[in-house]
Amino acid sequence: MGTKDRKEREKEELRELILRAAKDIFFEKGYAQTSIRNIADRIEYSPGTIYLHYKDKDSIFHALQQEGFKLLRQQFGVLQVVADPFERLKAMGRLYLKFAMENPEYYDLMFVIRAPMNVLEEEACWDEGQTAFNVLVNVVQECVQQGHFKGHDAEEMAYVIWSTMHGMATLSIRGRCRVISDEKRETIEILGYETFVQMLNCI
Amino acid sequence: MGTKDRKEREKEELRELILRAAKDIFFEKGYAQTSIRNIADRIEYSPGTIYLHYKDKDSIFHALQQEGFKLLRQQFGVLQVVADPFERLKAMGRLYLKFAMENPEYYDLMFVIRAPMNVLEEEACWDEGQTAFNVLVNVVQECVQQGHFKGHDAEEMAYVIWSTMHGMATLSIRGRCRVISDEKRETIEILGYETFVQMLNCI
DNA sequence: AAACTTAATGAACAGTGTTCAGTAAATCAA
DNA sequence: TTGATTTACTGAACACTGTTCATTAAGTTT
Repeated sequence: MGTKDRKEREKEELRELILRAAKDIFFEKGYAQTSIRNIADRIEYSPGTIYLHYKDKDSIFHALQQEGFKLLRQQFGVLQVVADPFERLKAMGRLYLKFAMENPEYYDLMFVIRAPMNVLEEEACWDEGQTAFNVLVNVVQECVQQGHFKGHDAEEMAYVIWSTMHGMATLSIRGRCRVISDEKRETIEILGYETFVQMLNCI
Repeated sequence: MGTKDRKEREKEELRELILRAAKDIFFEKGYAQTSIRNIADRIEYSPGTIYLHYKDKDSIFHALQQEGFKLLRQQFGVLQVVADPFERLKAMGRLYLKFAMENPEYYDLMFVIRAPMNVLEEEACWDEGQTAFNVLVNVVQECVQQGHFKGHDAEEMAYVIWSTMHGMATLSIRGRCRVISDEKRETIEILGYETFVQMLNCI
């Protein structure tokens, strides 16, 4: 009989319900306001129930982090059609920045906030991040094979590129871009990105 | 009579005592563990007393943030002896990274954590950050006058440079550098910095 | 000595993450 | 169908958190 199956399905549904509520509150009111009690209230369960489906608060945010990586992967997927590796690399940078600006909460969870990283054991750590970085390294490697970045190691180049994109993203997300003059502030990420691409072009 | 003077001195001393305790706990056990009660316990005062000297928890961290900027300013001070602006710019980058790696807690407070920024009113916001960025823009401007970064706006260049350094710093501080291969991880910031300087050189 | 000022307290409030004994419903075995 | 067992869920309790405020005690002034 399918009782067990139904039970497992219901269990999975509640797990998903918790995650949706957590995401909604997190996106609406921020990390601090996303408490176990607030999540429980919203789905009309008691706080204790949350712990039947998630080890602790951190692991809820870890699940949301993975959701963020899934979304980023999906968006990166369309870049497969770009044949030229350097063009693909540039499109990746643009898309990465776009993702960060449009999904600052996800970005924060994926690349800034410490909480979802506490969940990771010493062994299997941050697989999603590793995979994403590998994709970047591979593209850079292809660029190298086509004659770009002469005399530079692919992983090193990938790291510098990632750092610059990540720096722009986090300065913006964490409110440190007030230092930019008014007329440029709105578009500084795009301007900065273009400048950086020019630097990549001439190396 | 100097009673009033003494009183004010004592008041200032307690303010300083609170800040020292807050800094120690923050550096030892991190942001989450730095509670008002823990601070009060350490200096053997009641929690209420803290609020006679600081508006709230955020403003304690704001005071620590300013301390961080003071330290960074001091370290940057020695670079005044470097006459050539491009050499000074490169030294600034090195020093900025060194500061971030040696004082990750201060760096976090200055450039990542949101809390000390909540204190800022809409008007006078993040003066220390603004001043620091201006210093960078000025050095870049000098470089431009010497023929560097042809056709590029100084503020834009400064932003890209800052983003890259900030990106490297935060990836490291927030534990996102596990993706780098073992043999490079230890020195990736230096390797990355050198690669970036080469990019600056050929633009 | 009395009046006033100031500094410090610590209990109280409303919140937090997390645990766990207890309950009630659903399922299984006889 | 009844009794035993498993399962899902509850909500009170614990030890915390930031913050406020009436009360107390000490110091200063008149």
